[in-house]
Amino acid sequence: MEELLKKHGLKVTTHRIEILNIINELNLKSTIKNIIDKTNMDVSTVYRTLNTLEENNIIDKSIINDEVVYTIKEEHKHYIKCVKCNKVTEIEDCPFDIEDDIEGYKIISHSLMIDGICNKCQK
Amino acid sequence: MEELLKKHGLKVTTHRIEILNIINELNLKSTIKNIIDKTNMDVSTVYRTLNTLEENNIIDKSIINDEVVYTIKEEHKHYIKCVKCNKVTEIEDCPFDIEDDIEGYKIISHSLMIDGICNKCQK
DNA sequence: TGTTTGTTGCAATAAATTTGCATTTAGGAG
DNA sequence: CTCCTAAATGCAAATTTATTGCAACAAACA
Repeated sequence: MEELLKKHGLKVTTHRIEILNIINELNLKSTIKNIIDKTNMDVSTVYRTLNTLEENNIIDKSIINDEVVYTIKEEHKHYIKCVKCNKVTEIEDCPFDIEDDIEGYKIISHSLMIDGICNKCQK
Repeated sequence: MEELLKKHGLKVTTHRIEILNIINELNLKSTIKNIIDKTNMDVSTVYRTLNTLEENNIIDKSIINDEVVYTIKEEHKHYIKCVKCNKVTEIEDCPFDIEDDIEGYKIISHSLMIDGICNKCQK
């Protein structure tokens, strides 16, 4: 985590490391609420830290199961979600047919959320 | 829009139709703020209506440019966003290699957000 | 039309997020 | 290692967003 911060030219503070660790640990459950619950730092610091990390492209903000969730922006990851039971699974192989560019854009990264019905719920 | 509501077994009210039309019109700019600005109905009604529409799978909630945005859940659409100027463009051809199922899930739909650098910003 | 059930406005609450400022800390210079 | 400066943090307060209860109202259907 320290490296991650340095790489992006941010000061390495205990709070930033702590938040990154929490996000890493909570994984897909990294809502603001859960992050705040996990730490002792001031609420405003949590907000400010998350904003800073997001502005510097270290973390990503997205919506999973109707909640805003933060994730560490590593290699791209994709998820599939069951519309019945709301279970979310990470997908191993990227089903995205990567091209060099689309609509004139040079592609950097992408995120994907797939809706489906899981094994259990199909029965 | 009326059909859309009926299809999902919801009562057809003027407000629901109005909100759907606004979302359709604002397109990728359908933040709560913008929706509220566009209408005269009470704020609480806007929230309640959006929740109802979302619960009934008529609209989708996602994050675009760091803001929560509502979109009508039609045929799937994909967007690419320039990380420099934040321009968002709709992608014509779906680059998603659809398979019948992934990880045991039966696929229903998917959404995709791609980051890239647009034409202009590449210069 | 009349009836029933779900929707809406309004006002009040509650929850989430931001801000200003004093204090502390990280990280480079000496 | 110590000092210095800019940036990060805590705290309290303000602001913004979102939710709730209840009475009035509108949609659906006989």
